Amino acid sequence: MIDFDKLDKTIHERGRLSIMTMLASRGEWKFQELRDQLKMSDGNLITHLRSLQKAGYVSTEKELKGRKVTKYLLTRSGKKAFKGYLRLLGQIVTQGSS
Amino acid sequence: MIDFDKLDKTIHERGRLSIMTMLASRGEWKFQELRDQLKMSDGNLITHLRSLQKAGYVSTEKELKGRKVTKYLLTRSGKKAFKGYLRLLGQIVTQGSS
DNA sequence: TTTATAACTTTGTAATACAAAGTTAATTCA
DNA sequence: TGAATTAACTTTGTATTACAAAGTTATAAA
Repeated sequence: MIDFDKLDKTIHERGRLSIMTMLASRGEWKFQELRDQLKMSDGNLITHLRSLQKAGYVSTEKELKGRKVTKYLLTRSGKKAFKGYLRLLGQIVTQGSS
Repeated sequence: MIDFDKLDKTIHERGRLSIMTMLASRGEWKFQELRDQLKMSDGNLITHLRSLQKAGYVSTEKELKGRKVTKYLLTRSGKKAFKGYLRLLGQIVTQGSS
């Protein structure tokens, strides 16, 4: 029996899941890139990024030169949490395909 | 790029995902069994079941003899929707593990 | 005929997703 | 130098919804 209590709600929400998937697939993404790729409003995107940061899953880097640009990336803990989340998804997929 | 818009919100919510996974793994479940296994309150469980029914994913069977017992099962459309949902989860898992 | 049980319904609350509009600080252009 | 533009926010408001708790109904056992 899969333990659904362990399904990380912070990651599971659709918007944040899409963000996490992008960040996991490539080192860093600019705010702008995430917004355009995921077609989210500024407000919605920043809110999701904030809750991921609050959970310790995401950190930022600011460029010191040129226009104001913020890049987002997974923390070590974010990578770990996502890995665990994917493990659970894997279980669901496996069970569902048997 | 995974199309997160296609992620079925009716199924994706944790409580309903756990219900769908159970129904997919075995033909039918009594209300009581679902409630006990998933440790949900009556109200919460019935609400989720209702929205799955409303989406056409779940149907019921009542026993005609003995105590009032309701069994829940996936409809054809529910099986199909869940299969599609799992396909998307599979994509996420695959992309995340590469 | 009382008690217990299963499956609900109702009600209320707290959380939260999301959009829209406004703000700030820096940067480029006239 | 000053105006316009841009990126990344913040704020505000709305609508949805997850969930628990308590109440209801119908049947069955005692």
